[in-house]
Amino acid sequence: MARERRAIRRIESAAARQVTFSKRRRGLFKKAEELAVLCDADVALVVFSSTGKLSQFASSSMNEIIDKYSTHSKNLGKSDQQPAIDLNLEHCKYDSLNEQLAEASLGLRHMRGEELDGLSVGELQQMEKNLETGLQRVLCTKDRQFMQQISDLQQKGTQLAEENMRLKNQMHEVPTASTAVAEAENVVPEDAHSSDSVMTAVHSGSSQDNDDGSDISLKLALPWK
Amino acid sequence: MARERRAIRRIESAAARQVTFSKRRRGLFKKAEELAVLCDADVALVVFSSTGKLSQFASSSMNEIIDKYSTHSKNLGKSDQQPAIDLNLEHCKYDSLNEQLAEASLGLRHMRGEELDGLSVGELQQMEKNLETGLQRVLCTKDRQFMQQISDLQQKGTQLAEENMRLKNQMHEVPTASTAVAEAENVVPEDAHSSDSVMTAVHSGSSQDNDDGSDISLKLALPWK
DNA sequence: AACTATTGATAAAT
DNA sequence: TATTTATCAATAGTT
Repeated sequence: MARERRAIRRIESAAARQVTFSKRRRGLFKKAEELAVLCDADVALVVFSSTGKLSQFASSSMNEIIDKYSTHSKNLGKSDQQPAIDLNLEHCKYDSLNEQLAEASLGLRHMRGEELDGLSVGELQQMEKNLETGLQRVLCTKDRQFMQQISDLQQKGTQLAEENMRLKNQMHEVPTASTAVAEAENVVPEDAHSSDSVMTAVHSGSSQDNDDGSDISLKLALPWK
Repeated sequence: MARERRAIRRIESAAARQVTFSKRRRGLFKKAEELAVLCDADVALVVFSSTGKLSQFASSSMNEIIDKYSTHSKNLGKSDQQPAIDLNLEHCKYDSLNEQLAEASLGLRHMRGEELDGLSVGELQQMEKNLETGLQRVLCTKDRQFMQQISDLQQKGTQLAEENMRLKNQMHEVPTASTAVAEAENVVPEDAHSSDSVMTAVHSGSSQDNDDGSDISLKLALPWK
């Protein structure tokens, strides 16, 4: 019924199939309703698109007609009276969810630069703006986190330096070196275990501070706070 | 669709109703099948005539479609054997859908630079990379569309320039000035209507050139190349 | 049911 | 997706 006759076989192009589906589905539902009204018939029509989306029409209640059909066909009857309403509500929610998901997915693909060909220049400009905004915010957040880490490390460094100072002073007060070393060997393992994460952070952040003989006091100072 | 339009109301004459029912029912079933075949849809159609006679069509199996419908609508008891399983499946699908949607939405918000605070530096770097890729692709697509538009305009411009050349030649061949002007006034508006966008572009691009008698050809010729 | 004059549906283009 | 247009298909009334 159109510019050209179309053979009745599956339309290969997904886009064309979708367009034809929309048009013909509308037509089919209209005709179904007209038949029901004109001829006082009870009509039920259920259509699942190739993407699984449901459309339905029923001149009375879908469940009623399905019941009638089942009974008529031979089958055991059912007992439902009014699940139809709930069904429709549920169905709407489900469909809506599906639509939302499809939309969100497409949005994400667009943001990743995929499937852009159908978009207008205006839409592309909007996306460009959004992407630039997003990128700026990501960069800002990243910078902020880097700066936070640096700040944390600096703070810890300061504390360690102070601790070192204290220890150095203590060492000066105790002339015997062997005693100091013995004490240090007892203390280190305990603290290292009780603050593992701090050790890790400090380590990756500043693994290149290897000093001279103040080695011991450094190791001692590392774990705390 | 016929000698006269018929209002969509119940046909009072039982005989006429029966005739119309036969005709339209055939048409409806045909359309239902065509939709199923053309668009790879799953279609079920059940019709009870006003006399209680059943007709049915199903692109696959009627029971299968009814089941699918019931499941899709997440119904309670049907004639099914193990509705519990279907329900659970539906429930899982529903939940999964919700999860997917939540994930996609969060992804989109992240891409827009929102709710980034919980992310690690590594995640931020990945997002930065994605955003840069997406932005580049959007820019490329936009440029491509711009270039396409420019190319189209240039092509139209060339055509118009050729038309101008022809008109000029015609004017030279007709010594009488009044005749030449009359011809130009007849021809130009026609082209202006047949390519509205081009005219607009031309206008904004070169509104300040006001010449002598060669006015017309100049205005048309200027913008391109 | 078969026949047409008409209206309706829709494929393709926009 | 919505409109528009050119065609083909469905069908109302008639025979």
